[in-house]
Amino acid sequence: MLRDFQTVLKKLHLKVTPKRLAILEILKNESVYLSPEEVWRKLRKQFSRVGLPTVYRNLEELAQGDVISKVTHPNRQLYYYFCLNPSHHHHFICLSCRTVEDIDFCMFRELEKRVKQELKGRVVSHILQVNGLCKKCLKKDGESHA
Amino acid sequence: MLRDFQTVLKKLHLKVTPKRLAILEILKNESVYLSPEEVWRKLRKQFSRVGLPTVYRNLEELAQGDVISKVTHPNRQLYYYFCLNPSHHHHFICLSCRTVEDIDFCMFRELEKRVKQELKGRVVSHILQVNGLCKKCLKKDGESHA
DNA sequence: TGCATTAATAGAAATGGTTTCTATTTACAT
DNA sequence: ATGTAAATAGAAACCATTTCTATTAATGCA
Ligand SMILES: [Zn+2]
Ligand SMILES: [Zn+2]
Ligand SMILES: [Zn+2]
Ligand SMILES: [Zn+2]
Repeated sequence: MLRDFQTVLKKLHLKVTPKRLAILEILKNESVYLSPEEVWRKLRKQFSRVGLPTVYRNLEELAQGDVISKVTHPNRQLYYYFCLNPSHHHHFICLSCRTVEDIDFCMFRELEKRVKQELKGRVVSHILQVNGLCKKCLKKDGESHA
Repeated sequence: MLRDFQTVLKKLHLKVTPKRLAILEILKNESVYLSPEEVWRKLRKQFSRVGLPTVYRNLEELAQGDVISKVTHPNRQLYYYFCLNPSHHHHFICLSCRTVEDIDFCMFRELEKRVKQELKGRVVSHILQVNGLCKKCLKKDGESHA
């Protein structure tokens, strides 16, 4: 697995630094999306000296390289998530517990085709994200009202 | 048209103030999305005293009330757009000239159904937006390279 | 293995879009 | 007209994110 990350980083022409690998490990071991500061707090448990700007920079680089994915949160702050699913897909994110679940169903290909045909524009990127409350949080909420 | 905005505001239990109406007029007369500060600059042409926080507050209230729509921009800053299309739809936004075009084709209903069935979660909101370069900007770009 | 090159980093500082706060004014129901 | 609750101006604060610079570390090659 370490080898895998190294390969990925090299493909992106990013140097394989201990902190870069640690950031990836932190995200990989989380089932929820994290803010840069949260990643930083976890990182500080392993490194005595580590700057918050380093975390911001690394997260952005890794997101640019499609190694991790960025969450589009209603509060407009930055959150990142490591997703094992290598194919194009989108996410259902829980606004309460931050769980991320894959939406393998992507109807974007058809949409993109129509945008190109009907609007004659060039598609640079698209955002499709479903925000809500996950199964577990719904259950929790139900109990508290019981 | 003035009457229309008044009705809309009253339904939302928002008082009909001159500045609120002016903000709506400004957005309605624009074919591109605007930042709060840009709305403010235009507003200052009509009112000698007007605060930027007023603009922020009004835009947010109007967006909450579905009178205007918020743009999810890659730079994570706030932009708003007044859309005449009353039915549920999404937008193609030009990252260059800020033009907004409707995508009447919404395949969200099916997606939502699947999210509910397969993930057993509650959908609170969804974001679907296509970012790119519009027909006009593509043409402009092509000419500059010619 | 040593060296040159270039990227990565720490830490401090700045940034600036956005929000908060409070006194004052305004809309509007009665 | 009058009372009340909402809306506002202006100043100030906020704080997540970015910039800056000197230092350190990774990497490719001799
Ligand atoms: Zn949840
Ligand atoms: Zn995923
Ligand atoms: Zn354009
Ligand atoms: Zn529209």
